[in-house]
Order: sequence, then C-alpha cells, then structure tokens
Amino acid sequence: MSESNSAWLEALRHAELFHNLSAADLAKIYPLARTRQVERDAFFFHQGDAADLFYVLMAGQVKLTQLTSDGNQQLMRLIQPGEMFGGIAALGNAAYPASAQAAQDSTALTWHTDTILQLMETHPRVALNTIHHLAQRVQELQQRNLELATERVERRIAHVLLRLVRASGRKAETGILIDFPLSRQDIAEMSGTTLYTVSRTLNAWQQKGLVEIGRERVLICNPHGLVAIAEDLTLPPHA
Amino acid sequence: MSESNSAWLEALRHAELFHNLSAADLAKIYPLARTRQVERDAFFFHQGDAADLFYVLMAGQVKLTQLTSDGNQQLMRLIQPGEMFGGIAALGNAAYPASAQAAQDSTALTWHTDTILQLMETHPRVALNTIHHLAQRVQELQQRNLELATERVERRIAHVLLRLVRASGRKAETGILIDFPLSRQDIAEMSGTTLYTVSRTLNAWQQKGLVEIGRERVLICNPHGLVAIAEDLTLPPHA
DNA sequence: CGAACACTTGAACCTAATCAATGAGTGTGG
DNA sequence: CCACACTCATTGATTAGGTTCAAGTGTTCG
Repeated sequence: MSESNSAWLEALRHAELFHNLSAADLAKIYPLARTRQVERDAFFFHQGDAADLFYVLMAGQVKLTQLTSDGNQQLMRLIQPGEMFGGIAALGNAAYPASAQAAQDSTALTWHTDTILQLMETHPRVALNTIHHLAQRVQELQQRNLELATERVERRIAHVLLRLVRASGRKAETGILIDFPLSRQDIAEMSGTTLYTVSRTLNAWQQKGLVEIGRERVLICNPHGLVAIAEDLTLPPHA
Repeated sequence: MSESNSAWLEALRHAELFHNLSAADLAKIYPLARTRQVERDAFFFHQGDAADLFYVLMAGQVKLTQLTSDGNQQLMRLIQPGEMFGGIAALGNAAYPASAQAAQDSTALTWHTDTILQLMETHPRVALNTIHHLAQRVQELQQRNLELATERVERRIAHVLLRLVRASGRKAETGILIDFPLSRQDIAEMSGTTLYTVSRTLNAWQQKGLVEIGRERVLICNPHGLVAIAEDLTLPPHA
C-alpha cells in the first residue's frame, strides 16, 4: 500500500484542512490518521453516535443526512474527496448530529478528535483553515435559511440545483451534469419540499428546455435560465 | 474612562472568544481594540459593507438582520453582551452578509480583522474558542434549517420562542419573560412566516394559558406546554 | 390630541402537500 | 433471456395550511 500511501499524502496537501502546511508538517500529521473504507450504501457513522473521529474523504462520495424526531429526513450535504466531515460534532458536541452514508464505495482518513485539537494548538494554520471552512459553512447555511424562510418552492429548487452544479457539476456535451446520483426524494429533502413537487417542477423545466432529466440524473442545459428563476429576474414579456 | 476601562477588561475575560486566556494576554489584546458606541435603532454596519471590523458587544442589545434581493427580511440573531458578531465576514468574506442594528443604546469593542487573524496565530486559544463558537453556530443553523424544511408553522414558532427563552429568558413572577423588544413582525421573520400568523398563533396560545402577550412582549407561562408543541408530543386525549 | 405604530381579526385565495394510481427503468434469478 | 420484483418517477384530483388583503382596534409618544 506504499503506493497509495504517498498518493494520499499528496492528496492531503490539497485538502482544505491542510492548505499551506509544510511538507514536513504533513508528513507528521499523516501517520496519525487511520484509513477507513466503506461500501456503497454503508455508513461511516450514524446520527447520535459518540463523535470521536474526524473524517477527510479521500475517494468516493458521501451523503450527510439528518433525521427529525417525527421520522422526516433532510439531506444536508454532499461530500466530495478532499472535504472534511464529522467535524462539527468532533469540535463541539459529543454526538454526531447527522448520519454519513456512502453514495459510492468510499475511503476516508480519520483522526481522533483529541489528536485534531492538539494539532490545532501546535499548528495554527490548521486552526485557521478550519475557521475559514466553518465561516463559509455558516454563511452558506444562513443563505439556505433565508431561502427556506422567504422563497417559493420553485426558486428553492433552482437554488439547490445551482448549488449542486457548483459543488459537483461536470461539463457534458449538452450542458452541466450533476455528478451525484440523486433521486427526486433527495432533491426534495434538500429543498424542503416533496418528491411530487420536485418531479412536477423538473418536468416543467424540461418542457422549457432548461434541464434534461432521467432516473437519478439531472443535466442543466441552460444554467442562465435557472439563475433567472432563482433570482426572480422577471423576464420582460416580449409584447 | 479608566474605571470602565478596567471593568471592560474584566468583562472581556468572560467573552466567549477570550475564555481561558491569561490575564497577561488579555491585557495585551484589550488595547488593540477600539470602542464603538451606537444609539438605539442605529447601525453598527450594513449588509454589504466592507467587512474590516470584528465586534464584541459590551453593553446593550443588537439585532442581526439579512435582506433578500426581493425586499424580504429575516431576523437572524440577537446579540447579548459578551457575544461576538460581524465575525463571519471578517473571517472569510469581504462584505458583511447581514446588518447589525442596535435594539438598545449599545457599546462594542472592535478589532481589525487583520489583528484578529494575527491574534489567532499567536494565541491558539483564541482560534480554538472561535472554532468552538462556529461549530455551535453551524449546529444551531442546521437545526433551524431542518425545522424550516420539515415543520409546520406553529411548531416553528414554538421553537423560536424556546430558543429565545434560552438566549434571553429572564425569570418573572408568572413565567419567563423574553427580555428583548420583539414585534410580531420580528418573530415572524425568525420563524419564516407572516406577522398575521404569529399574531393568531400567540393569541391561541394565550387562550390556552401557555403565554401572556403584549406590545413587543412575550411571557412564557408554561414552557413545558410549548415544548410539547415544539416536539409534537401528542398529548394523550383524556377520554 | 393627533399621528404613527403595533396588533387583531375576518374572508378570499392560492400554493404546495397529500392521496392514489399508474408508468418506466433496473436488477435478479430461474 | 425473459419474467418478476423492486425502486424510482409521473400525473391527476383533492384538500388544508397559511398567505394575502382589508378594515379596524388599541398604545405610545411628541
């Protein structure tokens, strides 16, 4: 495994958490991690588990979902390689506030929370990177809050798709493909609506040529048009 | 002003940002701050302003509000003495994502963002405190997100009131008073609904003896009953 | 005392949830 | 390789929860 070993060391350098760290520091930090592999649909951790590990995804894709007391679910975040997860609990709380399920066979590096906290004291860079990341998270969450509180369903769905494009968009022939297998239910959970409304909305958009949809697949053909919906740019009626 | 000078130095020790700092460090950090006073209804900063200052409230109360492109508003956070604000922008972004308006005559200490970032490098404790604070913020925001996405209005309002109780509750004769002048409109903005629905809901609750309401005033008489609504504990019908 | 502001209440309307039934795509095992 | 089961998705009908609009009632303050 020495091959993937050095490859991951290189990948770590690009992880948000370890930006601008010296090679020497990285070489010290890397051995403190353990590798954890998980198959498609299996869980890294469940909501409510004691939060003792801090994760950085190396390969695969992970869904972070939160469950309400009354059985409702929300899809909170999609994790791509290089991103950290399980951090909120590790840095503050005792238990994970969400579940992490692999959308593909996935591999992550893990550190004990104690280890991470120590690292932050000895390497201010790591702490600052974390702060930067958290500040961004807070801002994005506030944005979503505002949307959920004030916007109509259609605009919320548009915002969700645009966010997905930014996070996991992959250029394709006729547009930008969302490179993540998402059911209508998943999109509904991210937009705070039902799968029925998502289905209707996406079909309406397909009629207008904005998107092209399939089973667990969304291709954005006209991003500009979606932005217009998201930002409520009332198109001037061509009288 | 030497009197209030030392008083504030003492107050700083209790600010979340400076927990567990030595008196010596605090004595070094304090002189780097400038004092900023603002009258009731005036603004510390407006949404979109260049974010060069980092605030810690010393006296008074501050409302943080965010404006949508279509003129809608949301009341995001109520700041009490000892809390920091304006930090997200200072730590990540270039512009404040919200406006900070004084609900009472207020005084805050301010640091330049550069100064704060430097402090974090030299004093890991400050960075860790910030991380802790941000992690909590993220978690609370996720909670609110979940509520907005999945819960009915009545439960959302209940959650908002309970959160207010936790943040600014003051024991009174017949219950717990929310120690912040909030109009129905304000509560509506925090719950993602309209002032009409808030008015109706609060009146219904008053009928049931759960709360006692007045002009910009809410007194919670039966917190337990509110929790039951918030958590949807379907009371067993006394057949 | 009058004006501005916060709040209440009723009625009409509408968005989106809910319920129900059907259709399409995927995978598995005989 | 086809049939069956399963999951995902579409679509129509109905309904309810909440918004919106409109009118009117307190309260506070200059």
